[in-house]
Amino acid sequence: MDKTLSIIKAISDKNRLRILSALLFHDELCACQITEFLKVAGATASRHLSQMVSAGVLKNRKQGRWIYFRLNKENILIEPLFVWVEHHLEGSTRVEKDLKALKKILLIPCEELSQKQREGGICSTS
Amino acid sequence: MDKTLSIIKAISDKNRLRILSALLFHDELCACQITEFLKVAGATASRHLSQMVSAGVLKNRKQGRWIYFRLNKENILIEPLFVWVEHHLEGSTRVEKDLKALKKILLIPCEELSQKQREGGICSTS
DNA sequence: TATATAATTAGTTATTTAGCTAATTATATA
DNA sequence: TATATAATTAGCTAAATAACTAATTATATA
Repeated sequence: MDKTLSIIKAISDKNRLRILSALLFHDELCACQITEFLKVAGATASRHLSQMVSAGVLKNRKQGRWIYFRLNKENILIEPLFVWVEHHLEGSTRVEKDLKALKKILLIPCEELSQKQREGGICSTS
Repeated sequence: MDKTLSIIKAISDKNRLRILSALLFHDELCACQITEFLKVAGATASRHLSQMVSAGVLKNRKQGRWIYFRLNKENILIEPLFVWVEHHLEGSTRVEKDLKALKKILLIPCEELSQKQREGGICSTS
């Protein structure tokens, strides 16, 4: 039951659910991109991401200086949960808003994004 | 997203997940029976139950002095989540333990159970 | 109608969790 | 090899949550 609980807890927070929903539409996102669209401190995003990875909800891979995260769809015990969330979030204005923001963020190279975050603290694209 | 979140939060606590798993195996359980197998104060069980009802995870009905709870399987947006939880909890020793305890509890009439709870505070059947 | 009582709600306390900044770690490149 | 830097971890604070007891509500029956 503890494992089941850790998976549920990994998606029972608003920001973590936003991460999951973003990754339903974008195969892979870098930590700095996730930090940017959540509009939280990098450390905060990192903690959410690591909780989701520990629970087996996300996988990550390192490429150069950046770490990319994606849904752990290979885990067939978890995958149906993604399907449920996707169906259940259908039409959510919050998701639409996030996707729109992400669209803009993805146009910015990670180098630039990270620099902006370093300099300006939490930054907004709106 | 708030609605989705409230459903996930309704099952993201150990005791609430135990309630859900018990109701996967028992069509209906009375508040006093749930209080008994969780081994918490009646008020605590009641709060968990009302949160689950608010989220649409459970339904309840009143019969005499007792209130019975069951999974809200008619909600086809939520039902697949029950299926996922059931699969994912397969083989859980916690669930087996709970079901064993419930078996004993269900032999006791609610009148007797409630009386015991009134008198002895939190009571154990082990 | 009055009493007993199952369940809920109110009010409080302790624990957990999410957020921040600062310090650390690990990696790419000058 | 030294420096820069993306991400994580540590340490802290504020907010949210779960637990308890006590008070209240609503219903069945004497």
